[in-house]
Amino acid sequence: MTRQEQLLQQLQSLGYRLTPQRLLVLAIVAGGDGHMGVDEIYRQARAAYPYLDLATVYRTLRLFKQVGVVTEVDIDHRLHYELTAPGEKHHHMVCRACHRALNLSPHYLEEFRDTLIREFAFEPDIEHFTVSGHCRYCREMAAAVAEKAAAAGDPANDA
Amino acid sequence: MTRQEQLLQQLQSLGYRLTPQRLLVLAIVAGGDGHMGVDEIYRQARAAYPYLDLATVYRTLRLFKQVGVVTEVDIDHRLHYELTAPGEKHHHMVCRACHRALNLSPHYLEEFRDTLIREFAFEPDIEHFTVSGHCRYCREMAAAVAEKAAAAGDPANDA
DNA sequence: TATGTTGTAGCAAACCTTTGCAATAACTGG
DNA sequence: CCAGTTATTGCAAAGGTTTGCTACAACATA
Repeated sequence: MTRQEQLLQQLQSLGYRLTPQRLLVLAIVAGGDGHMGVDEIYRQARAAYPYLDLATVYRTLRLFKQVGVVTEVDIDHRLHYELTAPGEKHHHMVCRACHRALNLSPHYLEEFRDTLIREFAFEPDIEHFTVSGHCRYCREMAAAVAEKAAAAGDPANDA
Repeated sequence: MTRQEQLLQQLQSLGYRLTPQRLLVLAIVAGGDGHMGVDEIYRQARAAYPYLDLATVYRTLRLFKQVGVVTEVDIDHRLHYELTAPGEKHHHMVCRACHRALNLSPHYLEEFRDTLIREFAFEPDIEHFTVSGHCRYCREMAAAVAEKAAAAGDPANDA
């Protein structure tokens, strides 16, 4: 039994129905390399099944996320999804400049989490976590550009 | 010179123009107690100046954020803003259940930030930072509810 | 104060995402 | 294998937010 079949059975055993649309979306996300934007998933899905509606894609992905099949990643205010890799859980560092997403081991967050619980009785949602920032490759470029295009000297770029 | 006047002059010295709309939005955000939703800001602004457009409010707040006058807080996928309190910088812990926002001292993030820079040369954006989670008051309720309404036993709540 | 320059407001339409609804299809039991 | 139940789809519309465009208004200069 493949991993996909496992996941599908998991869905079914939770009372959800197995529909062609769900199979399709799962296959696409599973086939992708890393996180995929909703639009890309939708485009690929439509190629195989043109009647598919965008709303169904969103709902399907939300369902998959809810049952843990996929992980949601917010990249630049857009939703992206990737297959949840069991035993290889990780968080993301998303570069604000190039939008590349780097993986981050949970280890780095555990201490932070423990502190929040201990000090504030606040239980942070860090089953998955995304930090935005500047990656190694974009930092020096950003530094160079910063001098000329400092927000201060380049006002009112409305669009 | 009041704090508001200071901020306005700061805007002006950066090359931005002082418009009634901007004065109005600033006054409202400054007058509010803590973070305010865009809709609330808009409602109050319209009361004083009915021609004001929502897009202008969004653009104004984005500008204020860009120059550091206000801080943006994402609460349940909606944008909220509060006056940036210089010298009292803080992050937010937003409760996923009651949507209350608790302040978090920057101190708790510095170590995390240093680690990311040291280990990955990744510079996280933590000038302002929001963690979602469950606050002290909602945790026990959530725990009680969890048994009956576990996602697994309550499938397909579409809406 | 008059005049030119250009940043900004308002409007409408677009964007991404979610939701209400009625028709349909997946599962269940017989 | 058929009928009943109800989760799920597609569609259309709404939600919050952003954006293109043009007329306008804020600032500067004389």
